[in-house]
Amino acid sequence: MTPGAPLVVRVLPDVRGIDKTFDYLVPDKLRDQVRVGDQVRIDLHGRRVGAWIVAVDVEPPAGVGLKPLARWSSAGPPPDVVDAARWAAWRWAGTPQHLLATASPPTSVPPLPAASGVPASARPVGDDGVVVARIAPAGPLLDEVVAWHRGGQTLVVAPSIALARRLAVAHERAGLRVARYPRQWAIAAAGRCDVVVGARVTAWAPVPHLAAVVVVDEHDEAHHEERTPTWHARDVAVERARRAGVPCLLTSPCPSLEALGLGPERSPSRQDERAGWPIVDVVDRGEEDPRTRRSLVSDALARVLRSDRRIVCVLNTKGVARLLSCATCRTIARCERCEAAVAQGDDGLECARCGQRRPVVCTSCGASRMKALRPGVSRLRTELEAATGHAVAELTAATAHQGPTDARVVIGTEAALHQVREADLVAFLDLDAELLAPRYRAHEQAMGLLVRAARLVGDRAGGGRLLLQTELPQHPVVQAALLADPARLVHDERVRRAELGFPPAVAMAAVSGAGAEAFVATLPRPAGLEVLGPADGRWLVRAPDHGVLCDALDAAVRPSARVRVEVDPLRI
DNA sequence: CGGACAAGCTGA
DNA sequence: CAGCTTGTCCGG
Repeated sequence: MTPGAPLVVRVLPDVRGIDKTFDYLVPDKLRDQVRVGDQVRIDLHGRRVGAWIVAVDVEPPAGVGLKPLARWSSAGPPPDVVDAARWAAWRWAGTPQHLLATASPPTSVPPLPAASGVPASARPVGDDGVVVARIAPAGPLLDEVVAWHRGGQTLVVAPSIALARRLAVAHERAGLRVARYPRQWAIAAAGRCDVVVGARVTAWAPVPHLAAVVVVDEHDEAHHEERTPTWHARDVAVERARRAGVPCLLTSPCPSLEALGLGPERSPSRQDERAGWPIVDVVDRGEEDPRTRRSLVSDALARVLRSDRRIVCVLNTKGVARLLSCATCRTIARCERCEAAVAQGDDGLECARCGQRRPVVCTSCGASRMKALRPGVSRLRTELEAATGHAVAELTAATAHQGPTDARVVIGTEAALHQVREADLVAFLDLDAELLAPRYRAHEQAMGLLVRAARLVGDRAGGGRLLLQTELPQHPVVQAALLADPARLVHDERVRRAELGFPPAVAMAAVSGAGAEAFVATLPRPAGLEVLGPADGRWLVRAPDHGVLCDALDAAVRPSARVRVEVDPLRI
């Protein structure tokens, strides 16, 4: 910058629908303060709006009168994060504003002193780049993550705040200074810590002396942002490591195919991995007496329920029942408006499709007693109370912010696995519902649930147990848990994904919303790009890789009607 | 996005 | 032709 000459910055307004940058004059008193990423207020077209500085000391276009910045509001993401946000906007078909907002401090941060200290020289590890470490659910996760620190600053991304907290404590015990993200945004940005730890958004943390990156439990879907742009913390973290030229560790008890495609896998010994899993009991419902098989409480489960162990029963069906028949005439209960099967909740029957409600009455014969063909958590609670003779607590997503329960036995949807702190045994009442779920990631998702349960009960030496009720005892997911060997899932799953054309063999995006049809119509069709659908008002765009996919999505015209573009959808 | 302004529609 | 809606353009 020339001393004395007016200083001009380029800014990106934080306004939906504006993807242009504008140039502004920097008032003299801010001259020494403006940095790329800082948040400012500008007067734009008669209104005052927020904006990020994306370039400093630019040559403004000729012939436009420049206005001064109205105000400086906060330090913001450093230049490397601003670049990463631009890349992520392309990669997940979103706006850079969205991602810059994610990367900005939660509250205003005063100007940062120029980054102090010597940038860390990343000590080369044997194999720079990405390493995927398979670590059993009760394996030495904290030690391995702490050991990954190699001077400078390490960025550690966890799937939950609870795990982030444990990682922070582990690093502190090792004598390292920890910044908890996003609360200690300013400490991370100033480089005044050795480790920056937090949940998903930590992938966007400012880390001036970045020397290593870790993504913990990379398979966990909590790393995936559900709102568009649907960025994935693993992919953002890997990209940041790549751009900084620093090593990146991805840990998981059951690495995703996506992770395994990024770098070499480091496996524990068979013996160590086995030791880090609980004992798994498989209850083969197919072998059972057809009379007891009708109930979701098998003899084996009834036996452990009578013990004094703390038990979590998992059933991914809410309410009383999802499918019912009349106890008198056996007619399946359907919605009188749209014919879909109705579910029974706490207050009568409700159609899952159109929302129509009615009391528990058979439309065919008028009887008011129903039989649960596909029982839910509420119904099972009654059954379990009968089996145990004690109160059984019911946990679902709706009970998430209530305090912990003191019931010895709880029943819930998978949300229960997040809410219970400790248990001796987790029983999956209907694992087949997960194994056979009509989603392309069903196997990985089922494995993820088993891993979560395994964490909860602890290793076999400590008495941790899983009980899996299934009619598919030979299913690869069941076998992987039983043998404590998730690696055996990988090969067949990779082949299946390639054959069926699902990620990571291809890159995919789901396009929905009122403007989806118009959007898809303007999508360029380079070789290899396919559009499937619509099915349920949603189109699937498939391409050989993200380069082809994201360039096409970027070139398509956004109509005025709403369009939701979900790149890398997990639940299709 | 939201304000400015132009073009199009309606009613007396 | 005032008064209103709808569409398009543009911001430094």
